[in-house]
Amino acid sequence: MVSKLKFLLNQRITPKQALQIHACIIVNSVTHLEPLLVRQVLLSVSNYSASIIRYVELILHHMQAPDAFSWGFTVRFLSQNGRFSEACSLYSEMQRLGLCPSSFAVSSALRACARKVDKVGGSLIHAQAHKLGFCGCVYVQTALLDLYSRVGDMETAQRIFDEMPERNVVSWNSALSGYVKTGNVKMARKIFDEIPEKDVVSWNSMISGYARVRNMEQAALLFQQMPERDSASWNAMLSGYIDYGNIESARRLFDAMPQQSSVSWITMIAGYSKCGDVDSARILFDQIAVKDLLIYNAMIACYAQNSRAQEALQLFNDMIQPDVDILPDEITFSSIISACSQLGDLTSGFWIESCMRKLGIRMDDHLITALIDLYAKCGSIDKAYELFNDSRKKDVVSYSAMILGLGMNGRAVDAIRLFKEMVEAGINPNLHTFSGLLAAYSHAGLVEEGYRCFKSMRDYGLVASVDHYGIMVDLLGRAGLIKEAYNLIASMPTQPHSGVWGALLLACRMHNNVEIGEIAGMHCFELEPDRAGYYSLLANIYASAGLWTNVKKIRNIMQEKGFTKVPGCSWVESGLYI
DNA sequence: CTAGGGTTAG
Repeated sequence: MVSKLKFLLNQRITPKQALQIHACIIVNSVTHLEPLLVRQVLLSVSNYSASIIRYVELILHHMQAPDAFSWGFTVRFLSQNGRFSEACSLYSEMQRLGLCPSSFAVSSALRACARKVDKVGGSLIHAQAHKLGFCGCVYVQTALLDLYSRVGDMETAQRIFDEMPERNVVSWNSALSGYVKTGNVKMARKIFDEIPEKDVVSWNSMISGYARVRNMEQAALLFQQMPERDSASWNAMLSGYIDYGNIESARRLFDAMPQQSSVSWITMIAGYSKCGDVDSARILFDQIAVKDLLIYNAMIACYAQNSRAQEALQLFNDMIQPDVDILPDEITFSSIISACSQLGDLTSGFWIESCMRKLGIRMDDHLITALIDLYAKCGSIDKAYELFNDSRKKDVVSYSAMILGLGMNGRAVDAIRLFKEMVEAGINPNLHTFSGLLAAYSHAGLVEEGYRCFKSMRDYGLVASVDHYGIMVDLLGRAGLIKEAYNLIASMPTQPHSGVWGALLLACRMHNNVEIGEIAGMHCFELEPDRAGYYSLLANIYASAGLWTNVKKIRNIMQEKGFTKVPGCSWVESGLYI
Protein backbone atom coordinates (compact mmCIF):
# COMPACT_ATOMS: atom_id res chain seq x y z
CA MET A 1 0.00 0.00 0.00
CA VAL A 2 2.65 2.45 1.00
CA SER A 3 4.74 1.66 -2.04
CA LYS A 4 1.72 2.16 -4.25
CA LEU A 5 1.18 5.58 -2.74
CA LYS A 6 4.83 6.38 -3.18
CA PHE A 7 4.58 5.51 -6.82
CA LEU A 8 1.58 7.78 -7.27
CA LEU A 9 3.31 10.62 -5.56
CA ASN A 10 6.25 10.48 -7.85
CA GLN A 11 3.93 11.27 -10.72
CA ARG A 12 2.52 14.70 -11.35
CA ILE A 13 -0.83 14.26 -9.72
CA THR A 14 -4.07 16.05 -10.45
CA PRO A 15 -6.49 17.25 -7.77
CA LYS A 16 -8.73 14.28 -8.49
CA GLN A 17 -5.85 11.89 -7.94
CA ALA A 18 -4.91 13.63 -4.74
CA LEU A 19 -8.45 13.03 -3.56
CA GLN A 20 -8.11 9.38 -4.46
CA ILE A 21 -4.92 9.16 -2.48
CA HIS A 22 -6.70 10.67 0.42
CA ALA A 23 -9.52 8.18 0.04
CA CYS A 24 -6.97 5.35 0.00
CA ILE A 25 -5.50 6.55 3.23
CA ILE A 26 -8.88 6.70 4.89
CA VAL A 27 -10.29 3.46 3.50
CA ASN A 28 -7.24 1.38 4.21
CA SER A 29 -6.64 3.02 7.55
CA VAL A 30 -3.03 3.58 6.68
CA THR A 31 -2.16 5.22 9.92
CA HIS A 32 1.42 4.09 9.98
CA LEU A 33 2.43 6.45 7.19
CA GLU A 34 5.89 7.82 7.37
CA PRO A 35 6.14 11.57 7.83
CA LEU A 36 8.19 11.84 4.65
CA LEU A 37 5.43 10.32 2.60
CA VAL A 38 2.80 12.58 4.04
CA ARG A 39 5.06 15.53 3.48
CA GLN A 40 5.06 14.61 -0.15
CA VAL A 41 1.30 14.31 -0.21
CA LEU A 42 1.02 17.77 1.29
CA LEU A 43 3.46 19.26 -1.16
CA SER A 44 1.69 17.67 -4.10
CA VAL A 45 -1.77 18.75 -3.23
CA SER A 46 -0.78 22.25 -2.19
CA ASN A 47 -0.67 23.26 -5.82
CA TYR A 48 -4.41 22.83 -6.02
CA SER A 49 -5.78 25.15 -3.45
CA ALA A 50 -9.50 25.66 -3.24
CA SER A 51 -11.08 22.24 -3.57
CA ILE A 52 -8.37 20.35 -1.78
CA ILE A 53 -7.89 22.31 1.41
CA ARG A 54 -10.16 20.26 3.60
CA TYR A 55 -8.27 17.14 2.69
CA VAL A 56 -4.89 18.44 3.68
CA GLU A 57 -6.08 18.83 7.20
CA LEU A 58 -7.61 15.38 7.15
CA ILE A 59 -4.43 13.81 5.88
CA LEU A 60 -2.50 15.45 8.65
CA HIS A 61 -4.87 13.98 11.18
CA HIS A 62 -4.39 10.54 9.73
CA MET A 63 -0.67 10.53 10.22
CA GLN A 64 0.69 8.52 13.08
CA ALA A 65 3.16 11.07 14.34
CA PRO A 66 3.39 14.12 12.19
CA ASP A 67 6.58 16.10 12.64
CA ALA A 68 6.88 19.82 13.17
CA PHE A 69 7.54 20.33 9.47
CA SER A 70 4.26 18.70 8.42
CA TRP A 71 2.33 20.75 10.95
CA GLY A 72 4.07 23.95 9.99
CA PHE A 73 3.54 23.26 6.36
CA THR A 74 -0.15 22.67 6.85
CA VAL A 75 -0.47 25.87 8.88
CA ARG A 76 1.18 27.81 6.10
CA PHE A 77 -0.88 26.06 3.46
CA LEU A 78 -4.16 26.86 5.21
CA SER A 79 -3.09 30.41 5.94
CA GLN A 80 -2.25 31.03 2.31
CA ASN A 81 -5.56 29.70 1.15
CA GLY A 82 -7.78 31.78 3.30
CA ARG A 83 -8.49 29.14 5.93
CA PHE A 84 -7.38 31.33 8.79
CA SER A 85 -9.38 29.76 11.58
CA GLU A 86 -8.19 26.32 10.64
CA ALA A 87 -4.61 27.54 10.42
CA CYS A 88 -4.83 29.01 13.92
CA SER A 89 -6.37 25.95 15.48
CA LEU A 90 -3.80 23.67 13.87
CA TYR A 91 -1.05 25.95 15.11
CA SER A 92 -2.23 25.69 18.69
CA GLU A 93 -2.81 21.98 18.32
CA MET A 94 0.76 21.33 17.27
CA GLN A 95 1.90 23.09 20.39
CA ARG A 96 -0.34 21.06 22.63
CA LEU A 97 1.49 18.08 21.21
CA GLY A 98 4.75 19.60 22.32
CA LEU A 99 6.08 20.38 18.86
CA CYS A 100 8.15 23.50 18.49
CA PRO A 101 7.02 25.73 15.64
CA SER A 102 9.52 27.09 13.18
CA SER A 103 9.70 30.76 12.16
CA PHE A 104 7.96 29.47 9.08
CA ALA A 105 4.93 28.33 11.07
CA VAL A 106 5.02 31.42 13.28
CA SER A 107 4.83 33.88 10.42
CA SER A 108 2.04 31.88 8.82
CA ALA A 109 0.04 31.75 12.04
CA LEU A 110 0.59 35.49 12.46
CA ARG A 111 -0.72 36.09 8.97
CA ALA A 112 -3.80 34.02 9.81
CA CYS A 113 -4.45 36.06 12.96
CA ALA A 114 -3.89 39.28 11.04
CA ARG A 115 -6.48 38.32 8.43
CA LYS A 116 -8.94 37.23 11.08
CA VAL A 117 -8.34 40.54 12.87
CA ASP A 118 -7.63 38.51 15.98
CA LYS A 119 -5.49 40.75 18.12
CA VAL A 120 -5.53 38.51 21.19
CA GLY A 121 -4.46 35.41 19.31
CA GLY A 122 -1.86 37.39 17.45
CA SER A 123 -0.38 38.87 20.62
CA LEU A 124 -0.05 35.39 22.10
CA ILE A 125 1.95 34.28 19.11
CA HIS A 126 3.95 37.49 19.35
CA ALA A 127 4.95 36.65 22.94
CA GLN A 128 5.82 33.15 21.88
CA ALA A 129 7.89 34.30 18.92
CA HIS A 130 9.76 36.47 21.37
CA LYS A 131 10.48 33.53 23.65
CA LEU A 132 11.57 31.36 20.76
CA GLY A 133 13.89 34.10 19.56
CA PHE A 134 12.20 34.59 16.20
CA CYS A 135 11.69 38.31 16.61
CA GLY A 136 14.93 39.02 14.84
CA CYS A 137 13.68 37.32 11.71
CA VAL A 138 12.59 39.89 9.16
CA TYR A 139 9.67 37.74 8.00
CA VAL A 140 8.34 37.44 11.53
CA GLN A 141 8.84 41.15 12.12
CA THR A 142 6.99 42.01 8.97
CA ALA A 143 4.19 39.61 9.84
CA LEU A 144 3.94 41.27 13.27
CA LEU A 145 3.91 44.69 11.69
CA ASP A 146 1.13 43.54 9.41
CA LEU A 147 -0.80 42.03 12.33
CA TYR A 148 -0.87 45.24 14.34
CA SER A 149 -1.62 47.27 11.23
CA ARG A 150 -4.64 45.16 10.44
CA VAL A 151 -6.09 45.21 13.92
CA GLY A 152 -5.80 48.97 13.80
CA ASP A 153 -3.12 49.31 16.48
CA MET A 154 -0.87 51.64 14.55
CA GLU A 155 1.13 52.70 17.60
CA THR A 156 2.45 49.17 18.12
CA ALA A 157 2.85 48.71 14.40
CA GLN A 158 4.86 51.91 14.15
CA ARG A 159 7.01 50.85 17.11
CA ILE A 160 7.81 47.51 15.53
CA PHE A 161 8.54 49.27 12.29
CA ASP A 162 10.87 51.76 13.99
CA GLU A 163 12.71 48.98 15.77
CA MET A 164 13.37 46.96 12.66
CA PRO A 165 17.10 46.92 12.00
CA GLU A 166 16.60 46.26 8.35
CA ARG A 167 13.53 46.84 6.25
CA ASN A 168 12.73 45.49 2.88
CA VAL A 169 10.09 46.84 0.57
CA VAL A 170 7.52 44.45 2.03
CA SER A 171 8.03 45.93 5.51
CA TRP A 172 7.55 49.42 4.13
CA ASN A 173 4.45 48.33 2.28
CA SER A 174 3.02 46.68 5.39
CA ALA A 175 3.33 49.89 7.35
CA LEU A 176 1.89 51.81 4.43
CA SER A 177 -1.14 49.55 4.13
CA GLY A 178 -1.67 49.82 7.89
CA TYR A 179 -2.15 53.56 7.60
CA VAL A 180 -4.23 53.08 4.49
CA LYS A 181 -6.53 50.63 6.29
CA THR A 182 -7.00 52.93 9.28
CA GLY A 183 -7.86 55.74 6.91
CA ASN A 184 -4.84 57.84 7.84
CA VAL A 185 -3.90 59.07 4.38
CA LYS A 186 -1.56 61.68 5.73
CA MET A 187 0.71 59.17 7.48
CA ALA A 188 0.31 56.77 4.57
CA ARG A 189 1.56 59.44 2.21
CA LYS A 190 4.46 60.17 4.54
CA ILE A 191 5.53 56.52 4.54
CA PHE A 192 4.96 56.29 0.81
CA ASP A 193 7.26 59.25 0.16
CA GLU A 194 9.95 57.73 2.37
CA ILE A 195 10.06 54.31 0.74
CA PRO A 196 13.55 54.06 -0.76
CA GLU A 197 12.57 51.79 -3.61
CA LYS A 198 8.88 51.83 -4.29
CA ASP A 199 7.50 48.86 -6.14
CA VAL A 200 4.17 48.43 -7.82
CA VAL A 201 2.59 47.29 -4.53
CA SER A 202 3.57 50.56 -2.84
CA TRP A 203 1.88 52.57 -5.58
CA ASN A 204 -1.19 50.35 -5.50
CA SER A 205 -1.54 50.70 -1.73
CA MET A 206 -1.30 54.45 -1.93
CA ILE A 207 -3.88 54.55 -4.70
CA SER A 208 -6.32 52.49 -2.66
CA GLY A 209 -5.56 54.79 0.28
CA TYR A 210 -6.81 57.76 -1.69
CA ALA A 211 -9.70 55.73 -3.08
CA ARG A 212 -10.72 54.81 0.46
CA VAL A 213 -11.14 58.43 1.47
CA ARG A 214 -12.93 59.14 -1.79
CA ASN A 215 -10.12 61.24 -3.19
CA MET A 216 -10.27 59.88 -6.70
CA GLU A 217 -8.43 62.87 -8.15
CA GLN A 218 -5.29 62.05 -6.20
CA ALA A 219 -5.76 58.35 -6.87
CA ALA A 220 -6.01 59.02 -10.60
CA LEU A 221 -2.97 61.27 -10.45
CA LEU A 222 -0.84 58.56 -8.88
CA PHE A 223 -2.28 56.03 -11.27
CA GLN A 224 -1.03 58.17 -14.15
CA GLN A 225 2.35 58.83 -12.59
CA MET A 226 3.28 55.28 -11.64
CA PRO A 227 6.05 53.73 -13.69
CA GLU A 228 4.30 50.44 -14.28
CA ARG A 229 0.77 49.26 -13.69
CA ASP A 230 -0.35 45.75 -12.99
CA SER A 231 -3.77 44.23 -12.67
CA ALA A 232 -4.11 45.28 -9.04
CA SER A 233 -3.50 48.93 -9.95
CA TRP A 234 -6.44 48.93 -12.31
CA ASN A 235 -8.57 47.05 -9.81
CA ALA A 236 -7.76 49.51 -7.03
CA MET A 237 -9.01 52.33 -9.24
CA LEU A 238 -12.01 50.26 -10.22
CA SER A 239 -13.14 49.58 -6.66
CA GLY A 240 -12.45 53.22 -5.82
CA TYR A 241 -14.97 54.40 -8.39
CA ILE A 242 -17.46 51.78 -7.23
CA ASP A 243 -17.22 52.74 -3.55
CA TYR A 244 -17.59 56.29 -4.72
CA GLY A 245 -20.91 55.28 -6.26
CA ASN A 246 -19.69 56.15 -9.71
CA ILE A 247 -20.55 53.01 -11.62
CA GLU A 248 -20.26 54.71 -15.01
CA SER A 249 -16.66 55.72 -14.45
CA ALA A 250 -15.98 52.26 -13.10
CA ARG A 251 -17.37 50.70 -16.24
CA ARG A 252 -15.34 53.00 -18.49
CA LEU A 253 -12.20 52.04 -16.61
CA PHE A 254 -13.18 48.38 -16.76
CA ASP A 255 -13.57 48.56 -20.51
CA ALA A 256 -10.26 50.41 -20.86
CA MET A 257 -8.27 47.84 -18.90
CA PRO A 258 -5.62 46.04 -20.92
CA GLN A 259 -6.78 42.81 -19.37
CA GLN A 260 -9.58 42.09 -16.95
CA SER A 261 -8.64 39.72 -14.21
CA SER A 262 -10.94 37.59 -12.13
CA VAL A 263 -10.80 40.31 -9.48
CA SER A 264 -11.94 42.93 -12.00
CA TRP A 265 -14.96 40.90 -12.99
CA ILE A 266 -15.90 40.30 -9.38
CA THR A 267 -15.46 43.96 -8.46
CA MET A 268 -17.60 45.01 -11.36
CA ILE A 269 -20.35 42.48 -10.60
CA ALA A 270 -20.37 43.56 -6.95
CA GLY A 271 -20.53 47.16 -8.11
CA TYR A 272 -23.62 46.54 -10.20
CA SER A 273 -25.05 44.58 -7.29
CA LYS A 274 -24.57 47.52 -4.95
CA CYS A 275 -26.48 49.88 -7.22
CA GLY A 276 -29.19 47.32 -7.89
CA ASP A 277 -28.39 46.77 -11.56
CA VAL A 278 -28.69 42.99 -11.47
CA ASP A 279 -29.19 42.59 -15.19
CA SER A 280 -25.95 44.36 -16.10
CA ALA A 281 -24.19 42.15 -13.59
CA ARG A 282 -25.59 39.06 -15.22
CA ILE A 283 -24.61 40.24 -18.70
CA LEU A 284 -21.03 40.63 -17.47
CA PHE A 285 -21.18 37.27 -15.74
CA ASP A 286 -22.21 35.56 -18.95
CA GLN A 287 -19.26 37.11 -20.78
CA ILE A 288 -16.70 35.49 -18.48
CA ALA A 289 -15.05 32.60 -20.24
CA VAL A 290 -13.64 30.79 -17.22
CA LYS A 291 -15.69 31.26 -14.10
CA ASP A 292 -14.24 30.35 -10.74
CA LEU A 293 -15.86 29.95 -7.35
CA LEU A 294 -15.51 33.60 -6.37
CA ILE A 295 -17.18 34.78 -9.56
CA TYR A 296 -20.14 32.49 -8.89
CA ASN A 297 -20.20 33.73 -5.31
CA ALA A 298 -20.32 37.34 -6.47
CA MET A 299 -23.18 36.71 -8.87
CA ILE A 300 -25.16 34.60 -6.39
CA ALA A 301 -24.67 37.28 -3.74
CA CYS A 302 -25.85 39.87 -6.24
CA TYR A 303 -29.12 38.00 -6.72
CA ALA A 304 -29.56 37.37 -3.00
CA GLN A 305 -28.89 40.99 -2.06
CA ASN A 306 -31.33 42.30 -4.62
CA SER A 307 -34.28 40.14 -3.59
CA ARG A 308 -33.96 37.76 -6.51
CA ALA A 309 -33.79 34.62 -4.47
CA GLN A 310 -35.10 32.29 -7.12
CA GLU A 311 -32.32 33.22 -9.51
CA ALA A 312 -29.73 32.86 -6.76
CA LEU A 313 -30.86 29.29 -6.19
CA GLN A 314 -30.93 28.62 -9.91
CA LEU A 315 -27.34 29.77 -10.31
CA PHE A 316 -26.29 27.72 -7.32
CA ASN A 317 -27.88 24.74 -8.96
CA ASP A 318 -26.00 25.51 -12.20
CA MET A 319 -22.64 25.66 -10.51
CA ILE A 320 -22.92 22.27 -8.86
CA GLN A 321 -23.93 20.54 -12.10
CA PRO A 322 -21.33 18.05 -13.36
CA ASP A 323 -20.47 20.13 -16.42
CA VAL A 324 -19.49 23.10 -14.27
CA ASP A 325 -18.62 21.25 -11.07
CA ILE A 326 -17.52 23.99 -8.74
CA LEU A 327 -17.52 23.20 -5.04
CA PRO A 328 -19.45 25.81 -3.07
CA ASP A 329 -17.89 27.23 0.09
CA GLU A 330 -19.10 29.07 3.21
CA ILE A 331 -19.60 32.28 1.30
CA THR A 332 -21.77 30.59 -1.32
CA PHE A 333 -23.92 29.09 1.39
CA SER A 334 -24.30 32.37 3.25
CA SER A 335 -25.93 33.86 0.18
CA ILE A 336 -27.93 30.75 -0.57
CA ILE A 337 -29.34 30.56 2.94
CA SER A 338 -30.28 34.21 2.68
CA ALA A 339 -32.12 33.40 -0.55
CA CYS A 340 -34.03 30.53 1.09
CA SER A 341 -34.90 32.85 3.92
CA GLN A 342 -36.34 35.41 1.53
CA LEU A 343 -38.49 32.71 -0.01
CA GLY A 344 -39.58 31.53 3.41
CA ASP A 345 -38.55 28.15 2.16
CA LEU A 346 -37.65 25.98 5.10
CA THR A 347 -37.60 22.79 3.02
CA SER A 348 -34.75 23.96 0.84
CA GLY A 349 -33.14 25.12 4.05
CA PHE A 350 -32.98 21.55 5.23
CA TRP A 351 -31.66 20.48 1.86
CA ILE A 352 -28.96 23.13 2.07
CA GLU A 353 -27.99 21.98 5.54
CA SER A 354 -27.55 18.39 4.45
CA CYS A 355 -25.63 19.62 1.42
CA MET A 356 -23.29 21.50 3.73
CA ARG A 357 -22.76 18.47 5.90
CA LYS A 358 -21.93 16.36 2.86
CA LEU A 359 -19.36 18.87 1.70
CA GLY A 360 -17.88 19.20 5.16
CA ILE A 361 -18.58 22.93 5.34
CA ARG A 362 -17.65 24.40 8.67
CA MET A 363 -20.30 26.44 10.46
CA ASP A 364 -18.81 29.88 10.81
CA ASP A 365 -20.41 32.95 12.34
CA HIS A 366 -21.80 34.17 9.05
CA LEU A 367 -23.46 30.84 8.36
CA ILE A 368 -24.93 30.55 11.83
CA THR A 369 -26.37 34.04 11.56
CA ALA A 370 -27.80 33.28 8.14
CA LEU A 371 -29.42 30.12 9.52
CA ILE A 372 -30.81 31.99 12.52
CA ASP A 373 -32.48 34.36 10.11
CA LEU A 374 -33.76 31.50 7.96
CA TYR A 375 -35.33 29.56 10.81
CA ALA A 376 -36.71 32.69 12.44
CA LYS A 377 -38.36 33.90 9.24
CA CYS A 378 -39.78 30.46 8.55
CA GLY A 379 -41.46 30.31 11.93
CA SER A 380 -39.06 27.85 13.57
CA ILE A 381 -38.22 30.37 16.19
CA ASP A 382 -37.15 27.77 18.73
CA LYS A 383 -34.65 26.28 16.33
CA ALA A 384 -33.34 29.78 15.65
CA TYR A 385 -33.04 30.44 19.35
CA GLU A 386 -31.16 27.19 19.81
CA LEU A 387 -28.63 28.17 17.16
CA PHE A 388 -28.32 31.61 18.67
CA ASN A 389 -27.74 30.30 22.18
CA ASP A 390 -25.19 27.77 20.99
CA SER A 391 -23.24 30.26 18.90
CA ARG A 392 -19.98 31.28 20.45
CA LYS A 393 -19.68 34.75 19.03
CA LYS A 394 -22.80 36.82 19.31
CA ASP A 395 -22.46 40.10 17.49
CA VAL A 396 -24.74 42.85 16.38
CA VAL A 397 -25.76 40.92 13.28
CA SER A 398 -26.83 37.74 15.03
CA TYR A 399 -28.60 39.70 17.76
CA SER A 400 -30.42 41.73 15.14
CA ALA A 401 -31.49 38.63 13.23
CA MET A 402 -32.79 37.10 16.44
CA ILE A 403 -34.61 40.27 17.52
CA LEU A 404 -36.26 40.53 14.13
CA GLY A 405 -37.26 36.88 14.25
CA LEU A 406 -38.77 37.13 17.71
CA GLY A 407 -40.71 40.24 16.74
CA MET A 408 -42.05 38.59 13.61
CA ASN A 409 -43.17 35.59 15.59
CA GLY A 410 -45.18 37.72 17.93
CA ARG A 411 -42.72 37.53 20.78
CA ALA A 412 -42.18 41.23 21.28
CA VAL A 413 -41.36 40.86 24.96
CA ASP A 414 -38.53 38.46 24.20
CA ALA A 415 -37.30 40.73 21.43
CA ILE A 416 -37.16 43.70 23.78
CA ARG A 417 -35.45 41.64 26.44
CA LEU A 418 -32.84 40.47 23.97
CA PHE A 419 -32.23 44.04 22.88
CA LYS A 420 -31.54 45.03 26.48
CA GLU A 421 -29.26 42.05 26.90
CA MET A 422 -27.35 43.06 23.80
CA VAL A 423 -26.86 46.64 24.92
CA GLU A 424 -25.75 45.46 28.35
CA ALA A 425 -23.23 43.17 26.68
CA GLY A 426 -21.68 46.31 25.22
CA ILE A 427 -22.77 45.64 21.66
CA ASN A 428 -23.94 48.76 19.88
CA PRO A 429 -27.20 48.42 17.99
CA ASN A 430 -27.35 49.64 14.40
CA LEU A 431 -30.08 50.45 11.91
CA HIS A 432 -30.87 46.80 11.26
CA THR A 433 -31.31 46.15 14.97
CA PHE A 434 -33.85 48.92 15.20
CA SER A 435 -35.76 47.69 12.15
CA GLY A 436 -36.36 44.43 13.99
CA LEU A 437 -37.06 46.03 17.32
CA LEU A 438 -39.49 48.61 15.96
CA ALA A 439 -41.25 45.91 13.99
CA ALA A 440 -41.61 43.96 17.23
CA TYR A 441 -43.24 46.95 18.91
CA SER A 442 -45.46 47.39 15.88
CA HIS A 443 -46.62 43.77 15.86
CA ALA A 444 -47.36 43.94 19.57
CA GLY A 445 -49.20 47.23 19.17
CA LEU A 446 -47.02 48.91 21.79
CA VAL A 447 -47.38 52.42 20.46
CA GLU A 448 -45.89 54.57 23.14
CA GLU A 449 -42.95 52.28 23.86
CA GLY A 450 -42.31 51.94 20.15
CA TYR A 451 -42.28 55.67 19.69
CA ARG A 452 -39.87 56.08 22.58
CA CYS A 453 -37.66 53.43 21.07
CA PHE A 454 -37.73 55.23 17.73
CA LYS A 455 -36.69 58.45 19.44
CA SER A 456 -33.90 56.65 21.29
CA MET A 457 -32.13 55.80 18.05
CA ARG A 458 -30.50 59.20 18.22
CA ASP A 459 -28.89 58.27 21.55
CA TYR A 460 -27.00 55.55 19.70
CA GLY A 461 -25.87 58.00 17.07
CA LEU A 462 -28.23 56.56 14.50
CA VAL A 463 -30.30 58.42 11.94
CA ALA A 464 -33.54 56.63 11.14
CA SER A 465 -33.82 55.54 7.52
CA VAL A 466 -36.88 55.65 5.32
CA ASP A 467 -37.65 52.07 6.33
CA HIS A 468 -37.71 52.96 10.01
CA TYR A 469 -40.14 55.75 9.26
CA GLY A 470 -42.21 53.23 7.34
CA ILE A 471 -42.42 50.94 10.35
CA MET A 472 -43.33 53.87 12.60
CA VAL A 473 -46.05 55.04 10.24
CA ASP A 474 -47.40 51.52 10.28
CA LEU A 475 -47.21 51.40 14.08
CA LEU A 476 -48.99 54.73 14.57
CA GLY A 477 -51.43 54.16 11.74
CA ARG A 478 -52.62 50.79 12.96
CA ALA A 479 -53.30 52.32 16.33
CA GLY A 480 -55.50 54.90 14.64
CA LEU A 481 -53.05 57.76 15.15
CA ILE A 482 -53.37 58.80 11.51
CA LYS A 483 -52.65 62.45 12.05
CA GLU A 484 -49.51 61.65 14.04
CA ALA A 485 -48.36 59.24 11.34
CA TYR A 486 -48.91 61.91 8.72
CA ASN A 487 -46.98 64.47 10.74
CA LEU A 488 -44.14 62.00 11.12
CA ILE A 489 -43.90 61.66 7.34
CA ALA A 490 -43.93 65.42 7.01
CA SER A 491 -41.01 65.64 9.43
CA MET A 492 -38.87 63.18 7.50
CA PRO A 493 -35.47 64.50 6.48
CA THR A 494 -35.44 62.46 3.27
CA GLN A 495 -38.04 61.74 0.62
CA PRO A 496 -40.47 59.01 1.72
CA HIS A 497 -40.81 56.07 -0.65
CA SER A 498 -44.03 54.37 -1.66
CA GLY A 499 -43.79 51.93 1.24
CA VAL A 500 -44.16 54.76 3.73
CA TRP A 501 -47.12 56.34 1.99
CA GLY A 502 -48.58 52.90 1.39
CA ALA A 503 -48.48 52.14 5.12
CA LEU A 504 -50.32 55.40 5.77
CA LEU A 505 -52.85 54.66 3.04
CA LEU A 506 -53.53 51.25 4.54
CA ALA A 507 -53.98 52.78 7.98
CA CYS A 508 -56.45 55.24 6.48
CA ARG A 509 -58.38 52.34 5.01
CA MET A 510 -58.43 50.59 8.38
CA HIS A 511 -59.70 53.69 10.13
CA ASN A 512 -61.66 55.18 7.24
CA ASN A 513 -59.86 58.49 7.07
CA VAL A 514 -60.76 60.14 3.77
CA GLU A 515 -58.85 63.38 4.17
CA ILE A 516 -55.40 61.92 4.79
CA GLY A 517 -56.16 58.82 2.75
CA GLU A 518 -56.51 61.02 -0.33
CA ILE A 519 -53.12 62.62 0.29
CA ALA A 520 -51.44 59.28 0.88
CA GLY A 521 -53.14 57.83 -2.18
CA MET A 522 -51.95 60.63 -4.45
CA HIS A 523 -48.38 60.14 -3.33
CA CYS A 524 -48.63 56.40 -3.91
CA PHE A 525 -50.05 56.87 -7.41
CA GLU A 526 -47.25 59.24 -8.24
CA LEU A 527 -44.50 56.96 -6.95
CA GLU A 528 -45.89 53.71 -8.30
CA PRO A 529 -48.47 54.45 -11.00
CA ASP A 530 -48.85 50.85 -12.05
CA ARG A 531 -49.73 49.25 -8.77
CA ALA A 532 -53.40 48.47 -8.72
CA GLY A 533 -53.57 47.93 -4.98
CA TYR A 534 -53.22 51.61 -4.13
CA TYR A 535 -56.18 52.54 -6.29
CA SER A 536 -58.47 49.97 -4.79
CA LEU A 537 -57.48 50.99 -1.28
CA LEU A 538 -58.47 54.57 -1.95
CA ALA A 539 -61.63 53.42 -3.66
CA ASN A 540 -62.50 51.43 -0.55
CA ILE A 541 -61.86 54.44 1.64
CA TYR A 542 -64.23 56.50 -0.49
CA ALA A 543 -66.79 53.72 -0.45
CA SER A 544 -66.76 53.45 3.29
CA ALA A 545 -67.54 57.16 3.51
CA GLY A 546 -70.29 56.86 0.92
CA LEU A 547 -68.45 59.04 -1.60
CA TRP A 548 -69.65 57.09 -4.58
CA THR A 549 -68.74 59.66 -7.24
CA ASN A 550 -65.14 59.44 -6.11
CA VAL A 551 -65.30 55.68 -6.07
CA LYS A 552 -66.45 55.77 -9.66
CA LYS A 553 -63.64 58.13 -10.62
CA ILE A 554 -61.03 55.79 -9.22
CA ARG A 555 -62.65 52.78 -10.85
CA ASN A 556 -62.55 54.60 -14.18
CA ILE A 557 -58.85 55.34 -13.79
CA MET A 558 -58.30 51.70 -12.97
CA GLN A 559 -60.12 50.61 -16.06
CA GLU A 560 -58.13 53.01 -18.23
CA LYS A 561 -54.94 51.57 -16.79
CA GLY A 562 -56.16 48.10 -17.55
CA PHE A 563 -56.43 46.89 -13.97
CA THR A 564 -59.23 44.42 -14.37
CA LYS A 565 -59.26 42.64 -11.08
CA VAL A 566 -59.32 44.33 -7.74
CA PRO A 567 -56.77 42.62 -5.55
CA GLY A 568 -58.12 41.75 -2.17
CA CYS A 569 -55.49 40.27 0.03
CA SER A 570 -52.32 40.77 -1.96
CA TRP A 571 -51.07 43.49 0.30
CA VAL A 572 -48.99 41.34 2.52
CA GLU A 573 -47.47 39.47 -0.39
CA SER A 574 -46.90 42.63 -2.36
CA GLY A 575 -44.18 43.58 0.02
CA LEU A 576 -45.72 46.60 1.62
CA TYR A 577 -44.94 44.94 4.89
CA ILE A 578 -41.94 42.98 5.85
C1' DC B 1 7.13 32.27 4.11
C1' DT B 2 5.91 38.65 5.06
C1' DA B 3 2.96 43.52 1.45
C1' DG B 4 -1.46 45.73 -2.77
C1' DG B 5 -6.82 44.80 -5.84
C1' DG B 6 -12.19 40.82 -5.15
C1' DT B 7 -16.92 37.39 -3.00
C1' DT B 8 -20.60 36.18 2.72
C1' DA B 9 -24.90 36.84 7.24
C1' DG B 10 -29.57 41.13 9.62
